[in-house]
Amino acid sequence: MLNVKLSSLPSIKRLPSYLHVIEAFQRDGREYISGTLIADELELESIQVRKDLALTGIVGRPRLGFHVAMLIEAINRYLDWHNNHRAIVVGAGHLGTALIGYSEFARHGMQIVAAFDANPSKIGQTLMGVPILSLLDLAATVEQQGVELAILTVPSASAQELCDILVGIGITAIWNFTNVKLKVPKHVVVQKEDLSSGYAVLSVKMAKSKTASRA
Amino acid sequence: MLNVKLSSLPSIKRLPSYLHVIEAFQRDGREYISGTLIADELELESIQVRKDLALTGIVGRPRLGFHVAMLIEAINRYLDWHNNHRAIVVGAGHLGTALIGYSEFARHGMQIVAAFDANPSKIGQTLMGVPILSLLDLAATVEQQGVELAILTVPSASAQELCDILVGIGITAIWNFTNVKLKVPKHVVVQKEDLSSGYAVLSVKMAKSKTASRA
DNA sequence: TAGATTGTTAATCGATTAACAATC
DNA sequence: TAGATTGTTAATCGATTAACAATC
Repeated sequence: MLNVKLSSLPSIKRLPSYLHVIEAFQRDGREYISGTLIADELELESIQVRKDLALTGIVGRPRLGFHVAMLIEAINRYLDWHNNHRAIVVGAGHLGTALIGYSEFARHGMQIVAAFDANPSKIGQTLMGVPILSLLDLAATVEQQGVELAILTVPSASAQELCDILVGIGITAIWNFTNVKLKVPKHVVVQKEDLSSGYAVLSVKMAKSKTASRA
Repeated sequence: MLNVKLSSLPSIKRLPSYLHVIEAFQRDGREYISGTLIADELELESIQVRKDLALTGIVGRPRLGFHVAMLIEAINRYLDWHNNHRAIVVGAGHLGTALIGYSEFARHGMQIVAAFDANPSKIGQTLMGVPILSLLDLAATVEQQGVELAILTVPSASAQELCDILVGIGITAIWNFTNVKLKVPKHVVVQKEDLSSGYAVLSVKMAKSKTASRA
């Protein structure tokens, strides 16, 4: 995985939730929003919100806050969500199908051009307009459509094998939804989405909350 | 959301990936595994792995490493993954269905007893043996089956409304897969699984990798 | 024994939070 | 104007990393 230093991973992770709040404000027709307000909405500290927003280069106005439209623009630009990324889904199971259906991603530059599956009975069908193709068409699709991102939603057992194929045909970014630590060359970006991590945190929180309420 | 101090969230999040590596070792019939080895496998620093494992109370043996079976046991105990948690899935769409199918969770104490959906045509069907019920059956199911956890995979627009219902019928833990910040009483644990965060990080990484390779 | 690995204590690093002047 | 909010600089906190003695 490429090892470029990212300025503050935690901050980047919080920006989408800010965007969500700000967009709700925009729908309400508000022109300005303050960091304090965003913080209250998300149960964060206002200083944290201000620091995070400063990353995007936005400049606010004392007393008023930030111009809503400009702030949305600044966050999207910082996250590179205003540019289009062509993507494929590899593994057209339920998770892959769910991701294809997320308008959230589509609205922020992720354009899924095709899904791929090993199951012959799925091939030829479409999921919300996205065709399911055979793995034999992988290389041609990636080349012809200029695909840069592969979303990997296959069973763990086939994850590394498919990863190798993807890297071999020129994919440079993989969103990995399997629990396998993928081995890739240095120039390939891998983002692992780890649901087990979330379950671990949830489980520990639940256990602590039980002992706390017993006390 | 209940605010119990958790010792080192980042460490807790890493433990499942360690478990994954260690279990692969166990399948290979190995009796001991060193922190160094786990670290190499996951491209982490061995000192970090050792520190994280120390949380679980496991004691290793110099030169040999950690006893595989004991280590698995220690991690599962620390994460409270050896205890059973009855759960329901609220929103039987593709994401909910995908989660029901994750044997990973089932193997670690999460027992999904039912799914719920507002769509009448889905009600009465089963997903991998899990029945899809009407929301009218929510309260009775939670009470009769001793459900503690609700996995929320509904459209964002209905998230808060369903959350309120869930809290009202005694649910004390919610795994929130929507992008809505849920408002809950203090005694309720909420774990938000934020795919947009992941997409933000991925997008920024991809952008940086492009500028880096141009340089 | 020699050498790899653990576990502990200390040092470093980075993120969060606090304080406050500047602004409108 | 008074007061809320920004943006900057400094302080604190917590997590990661380093160093190294103890161990088998």
